[in-house]
Amino acid sequence: MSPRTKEQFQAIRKEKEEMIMQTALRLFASKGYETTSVSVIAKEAGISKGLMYNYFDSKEDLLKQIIIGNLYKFLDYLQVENPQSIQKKEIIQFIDGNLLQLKREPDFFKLYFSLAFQPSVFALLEEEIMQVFMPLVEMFTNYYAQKGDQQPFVKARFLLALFDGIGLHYVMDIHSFPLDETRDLIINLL
Amino acid sequence: MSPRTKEQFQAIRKEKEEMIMQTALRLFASKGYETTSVSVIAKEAGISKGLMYNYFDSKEDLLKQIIIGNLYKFLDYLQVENPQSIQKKEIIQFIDGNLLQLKREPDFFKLYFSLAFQPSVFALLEEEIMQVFMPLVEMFTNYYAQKGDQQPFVKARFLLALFDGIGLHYVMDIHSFPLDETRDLIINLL
Amino acid sequence: MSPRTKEQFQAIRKEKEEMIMQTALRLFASKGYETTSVSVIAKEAGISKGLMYNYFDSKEDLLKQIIIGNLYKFLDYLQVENPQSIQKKEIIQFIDGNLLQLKREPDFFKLYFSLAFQPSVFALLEEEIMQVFMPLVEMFTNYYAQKGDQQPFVKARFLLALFDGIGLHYVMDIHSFPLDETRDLIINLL
Amino acid sequence: MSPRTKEQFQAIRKEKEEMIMQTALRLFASKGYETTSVSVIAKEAGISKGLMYNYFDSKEDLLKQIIIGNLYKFLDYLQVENPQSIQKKEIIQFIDGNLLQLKREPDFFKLYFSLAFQPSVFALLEEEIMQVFMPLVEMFTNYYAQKGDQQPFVKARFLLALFDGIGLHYVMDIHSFPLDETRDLIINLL
DNA sequence: AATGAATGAGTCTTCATTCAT
DNA sequence: AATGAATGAAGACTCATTCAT
Repeated sequence: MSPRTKEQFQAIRKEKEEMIMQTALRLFASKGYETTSVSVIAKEAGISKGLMYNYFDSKEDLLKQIIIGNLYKFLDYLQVENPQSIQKKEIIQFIDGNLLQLKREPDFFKLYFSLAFQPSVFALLEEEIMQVFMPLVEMFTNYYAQKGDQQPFVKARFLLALFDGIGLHYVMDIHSFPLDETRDLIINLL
Repeated sequence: MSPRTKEQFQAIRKEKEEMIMQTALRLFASKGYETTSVSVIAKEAGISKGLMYNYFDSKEDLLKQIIIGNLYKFLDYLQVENPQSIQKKEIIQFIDGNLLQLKREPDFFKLYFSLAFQPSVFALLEEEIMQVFMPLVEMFTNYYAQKGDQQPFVKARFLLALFDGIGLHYVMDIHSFPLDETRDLIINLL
Repeated sequence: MSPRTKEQFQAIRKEKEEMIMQTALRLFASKGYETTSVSVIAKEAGISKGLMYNYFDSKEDLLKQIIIGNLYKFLDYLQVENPQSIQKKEIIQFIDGNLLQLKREPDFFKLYFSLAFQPSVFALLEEEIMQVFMPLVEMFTNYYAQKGDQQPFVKARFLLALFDGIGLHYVMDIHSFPLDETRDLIINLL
Repeated sequence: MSPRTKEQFQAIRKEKEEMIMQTALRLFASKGYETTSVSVIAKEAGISKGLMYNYFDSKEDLLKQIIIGNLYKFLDYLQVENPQSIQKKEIIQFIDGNLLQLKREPDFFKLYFSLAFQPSVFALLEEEIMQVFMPLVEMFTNYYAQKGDQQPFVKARFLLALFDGIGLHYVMDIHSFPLDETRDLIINLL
């Protein structure tokens, strides 16, 4: 057999890295970051503790990679043609996209919330989170401004707070929170 | 000399207990529950580690006492004359009260949110939290029902999710979240 | 009312001392010396921790007082008229006395064994124990010597070991060890 | 370099496990279980505290392993051809074997006795101890029964109590208890 | 004589990380 | 690339003892 090429090695590496991150994500989500040990992650991922440190500098680094790797998915549903003039249907698309995502992968949101709202962890991620959050504030502010709203920034912050509140209540009480019915109430606020 | 009376001992206990809880709340809120050590709490409270255990059975118990002691303040602002027929002004009173509370003790809300997503810890508190949450759902549902709303339960859940979302964004970004201006937007939804 | 006399005070003191010792004895016997805390002893005795130190210098001192106060009961049943020439019936009397004692207060023996055979505790008591044990060895050695036995010392040690073995098995398995039937087997060895 | 093979790892584990158990046994025997700290065990074994927990789940588990690992040696000297008809020479062999064991590893017996009377610890071991003790009672009972003894069970319990008594006195007073001379006195009782 | 708040050294245990192989 | 033995600092918690009252 011919030895594997550099590319093959890199592909394998990438794949294993992904697998470790998936495993860690699941565990962090269900048990919390502080209460999930590196040993357990390694065991669940089917590798040795030592090897984990071949892929990630530290437990903290692993966490950071997970968050950063997933954070921008929030924005994927925001397809804005002209940022200076956002259309209502673009916002609706964004909302529906994220609601869909929320229903598909509640665990990821659970993780996201659980990590973001642990102060010790939040500090690590503040910068990245802001890089996602700020543009959203700006866009919604623009949206309400062009609609002629008197307090577009307030409305924007209000709406984003509402999104998180709904996400929060949904993942905490997945079986009885009326997510679909809630959607129309959000749209009414636009 | 004669020993202190029972009353004297109780006064000492009460005072110190309160002080430890205050200290712990501040630390839990700023550093997180898991990452705040009992040693640090004791040092900040100016007492020995051992004494903490004279007042609280465990670190977990300390947390529980803090949560329980603060949780019912939510309800204190709900002064309902006739539960079967809640008045709008009673709801506004409730909202204003809680916004006040939020501004007064953001630390408690910070702790509350950070805990909500630590599954290991949340389990301890689920019962107490539900005892506060359930009556609120019921009341708001009643309120919207008597207003003739078609989906009173959905509206109630929506409003409570909004409350948490606003609380969340306020405590995470205390200096720039427009809490006061947001208040009117909430009232408009009633 | 006239103030209590010195004698009355001393009587009260003596009584309370005795009560503490009884309480501690019971706890040490059922839970072990190391695993019984001073707090628990005080609580069970109905006094404060501080007061305990008014009566006993330390936990270790309390233990010592208990053991010393009870150790000599073993010898009470040994009524020897002429130590140089012990009679068989005197030995039988001693054995029967101790068997009776064993049946009456198995808890005390349990305690005695449990304390004596914890190495850390044994060291504290070695001297006192030896002061009881040595005379017994001597007497039994004399007894067998005057009976013309070739190895009187060996026989004496053998018999004393047997006593402890029987005591041990009896208190460990109080309901099924055939103590009464065993008595005759001992007598046969004299 | 390639990692060690599974066999190499197992060899390391086996050896170190044994070494820790030996060290702990010695310390437990001389200082008692409760009064021997894990720190001291680790220091004496020349390893870190943490490593101990790589090999044993807890201090309690370490104790259990030691007891279980030694308890069955008692029975090893019982070579019975036909359990229904035990020969005197088989019993003698058993006794001699155990006396040898007693002289070889007095530490284990010391530990065994000291534990037998610590109720908190004894509970952990009761089952295992009974699994060794019960068959012995049965065998000795059978032995005396086939010899035509009127009270074979009493004789059996008497003999086993004697064994423990001798073991006890030997380990407590290792230099002056006449163990070898005692042996013949036991044999006479068969 | 009496109380129990207070201390601090010590206990068992966990865990991220390193390293020889 | 891969292993898991090994470390050591830190964690929660206990408890005999002291002391102001």
